[in-house]
Amino acid sequence: MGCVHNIRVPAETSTWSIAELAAEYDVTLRTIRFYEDRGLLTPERRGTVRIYHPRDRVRLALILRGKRLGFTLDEIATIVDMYDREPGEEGQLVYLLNQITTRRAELEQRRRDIDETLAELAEVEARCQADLKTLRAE
Amino acid sequence: MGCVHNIRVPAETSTWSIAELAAEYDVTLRTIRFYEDRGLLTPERRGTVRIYHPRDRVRLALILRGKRLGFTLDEIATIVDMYDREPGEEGQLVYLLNQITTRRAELEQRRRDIDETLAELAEVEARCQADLKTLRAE
DNA sequence: CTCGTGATTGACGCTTACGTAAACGTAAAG
DNA sequence: CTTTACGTTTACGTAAGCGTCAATCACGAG
Repeated sequence: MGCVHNIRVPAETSTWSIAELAAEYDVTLRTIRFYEDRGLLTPERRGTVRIYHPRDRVRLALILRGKRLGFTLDEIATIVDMYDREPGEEGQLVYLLNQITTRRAELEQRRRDIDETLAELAEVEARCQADLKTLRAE
Repeated sequence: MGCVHNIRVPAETSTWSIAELAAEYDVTLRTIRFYEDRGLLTPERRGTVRIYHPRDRVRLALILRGKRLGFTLDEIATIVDMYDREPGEEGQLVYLLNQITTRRAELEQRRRDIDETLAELAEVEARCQADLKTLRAE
């Protein structure tokens, strides 16, 4: 540090090291490598070192979102792979459309679950605040 | 079977056996017993046999909804226990209100995740159908 | 050369959420 | 009595999703 000239800028083609990606998305290196093991990420290798491109970054974001939604990594794999597919043949397209229908149904069920839960939490909260008021009035 | 009289109706006070509950919610007996182990269900015991009351039934439904939302059983426990609490003292009420705030934030994040995913699925679907049209036009 | 930093590949461990027998009890039906 | 259905506990097994070493390599700075 302190040596500003001769910094090795990675050709400005926006790539990341595994540590940079880990820091950005707040996951461990282990996690990122695990996702690679499971075929969810396929970073470039420069020698033995992993180089992550924008595509990998996007996929990592998608994976983490999928996790927040409670999907398993296997399910996430099928979802994420839908995003950057080749045009494909008819059978493949039909399969994809079916997958989409399935996933959409799941997600809509989850949204209903969320809305119900939020409504009930609001009720509980109201009761809590009413009880608090009563307590403090005594 | 075939013997219709002398059926032992359970006093009509609406209770269920473990098998009935399992069938209704499409889970295994093992699962229900596991939830009891984790303190999520506390059925009555008639001798050694478990008897489930409406309260248990409601809690099971809440547990399963929590699972669909991707919460762990520990998290589900704190959520479900919020529903049937006693009025409680002030500290308890404040704790509960904080829990509610936390859970609400999580749920709202998940809803955003869902909406984003649904939007992207719609895009993928549109591309798929466009590709299909092209294929079939050739 | 040596050190520090950051990377790599195993490989074993751990928690969660059950599955899956094994071995047994009980009570009604045939 | 025997079978059948339904229940019980105990306990080991398993898949997912990483955590946590350990051993090793590569490289730039001092």
